[in-house]
Amino acid sequence: MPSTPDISHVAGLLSDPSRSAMLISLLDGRPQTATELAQRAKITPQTASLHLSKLVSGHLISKEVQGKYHYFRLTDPNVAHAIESLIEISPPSEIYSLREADEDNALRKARTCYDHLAGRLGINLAESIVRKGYIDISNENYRVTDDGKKFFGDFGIDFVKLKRRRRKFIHPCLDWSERTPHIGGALGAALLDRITELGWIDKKASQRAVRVTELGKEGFHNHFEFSVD
Amino acid sequence: MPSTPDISHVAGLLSDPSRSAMLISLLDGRPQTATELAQRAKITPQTASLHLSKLVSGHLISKEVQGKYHYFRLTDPNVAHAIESLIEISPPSEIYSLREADEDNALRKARTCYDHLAGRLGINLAESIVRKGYIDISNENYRVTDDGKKFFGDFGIDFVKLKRRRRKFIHPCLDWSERTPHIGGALGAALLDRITELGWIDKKASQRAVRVTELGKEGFHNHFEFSVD
DNA sequence: TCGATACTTCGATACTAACCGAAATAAAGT
DNA sequence: ACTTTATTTCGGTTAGTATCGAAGTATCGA
Repeated sequence: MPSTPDISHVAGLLSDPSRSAMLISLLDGRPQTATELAQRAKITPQTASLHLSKLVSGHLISKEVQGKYHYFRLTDPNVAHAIESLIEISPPSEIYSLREADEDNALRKARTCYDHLAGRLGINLAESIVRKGYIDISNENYRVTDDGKKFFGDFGIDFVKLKRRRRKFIHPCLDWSERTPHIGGALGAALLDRITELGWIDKKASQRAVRVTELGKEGFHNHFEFSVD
Repeated sequence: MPSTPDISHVAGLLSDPSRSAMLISLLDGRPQTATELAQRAKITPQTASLHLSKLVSGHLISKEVQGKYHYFRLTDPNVAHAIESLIEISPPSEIYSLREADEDNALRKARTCYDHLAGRLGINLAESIVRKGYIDISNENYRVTDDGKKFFGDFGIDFVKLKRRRRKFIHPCLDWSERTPHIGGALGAALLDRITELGWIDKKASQRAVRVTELGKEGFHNHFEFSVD
């Protein structure tokens, strides 16, 4: 008999409405807490906890504990890919037409990394910051170095205010399209804010795409030592 | 409020070991009868009938009755794609016997991914086509170049007929054994058809694995400039 | 130190679904 | 017409699991 891989276990993890709702919520790449996901799935925290532990054992998601908050994310882009391929063969919901389903997909993608930089620019930025030693990625919890604190401070980012936010300070956010981590979390959001404030980028109206200004090209080159193509 | 797609029903259809075994058996694109599938899944015909009817209602497979035989097949390549993507995130199956190890090796070397080539052969083919500049992968929508149009035309692929189909022309399909994309979509299917027609490959016993013939070795070397292992 | 919040574990309930035996239906061969 | 083979339907048993209330652990803020 031929060696048949067993997809039934993984499929079983996806076959519960509560679990699939949580997984689809995680599709945007943003790590989310247990209660956040429980609300999405409209279930109690106890039930969510059970489901999330099952998903972790099945290696579909991974957990990172940050104080009393437990952040969950999809383990890798392959999981996102599998979920998206299941969405494709699932019948579109009754109320909406196929065209509207496409629009929903676009919306979901637009929500991706909605408050920090992704794409080529985000990755260049992340690489530059790591290369210059402002962030230490040697262990799993990324940490801002002393050099980094000085640099970001000079750049106009207020650390004290940032730390006070509940949100996880830095997290590597997987960009499904580029399959490379860039910088999300509070630091990512703060960087985006500051870069916008400096007029380095232009947000195109209601679009995910951003345009780097002439000022920005100069800025990225001078402060982060990479050139924008 | 964004409409959340519901993948749990489809995933539920894939979450039963018997059903997933039958679906994986159908991955090669060959229509199979109910009893044939029952044997694959090691269940009684009654139980298989129940499962198959559920899969039909869920639009994962379609049935065609020919006399007393009921032939089942996957409804479309998207279903095959979803199954492959689940194989990708499933833990590799334990190899029990030597025979199963051989089978596994054969699948990794060369197999069909529903209607196009996958495994190392599929990837070699894809790499060759990209290297020789026949398709342009610089932006997200892969495109056949002018050089490519000429090449594929000379190779015996009718573009006009292909384009008329509604199906996506080139689909980068992720390979579970190599974790690298190969060429799916209408072009991938046409390539497999033509390569089969030319007698470059032989379908093996398990139906999903393929063997490259001597003619094929020569052909891949002359037309695509890679050698088959 | 104390209370509030986030999360997990335990226990009990209720629901779903896979399974096979038995029997019905349908088509093929003789 | 009769037998064999392919498939489906029905009925009853069994096993697995999603769910929540209650209680326990861990962390944060005051």
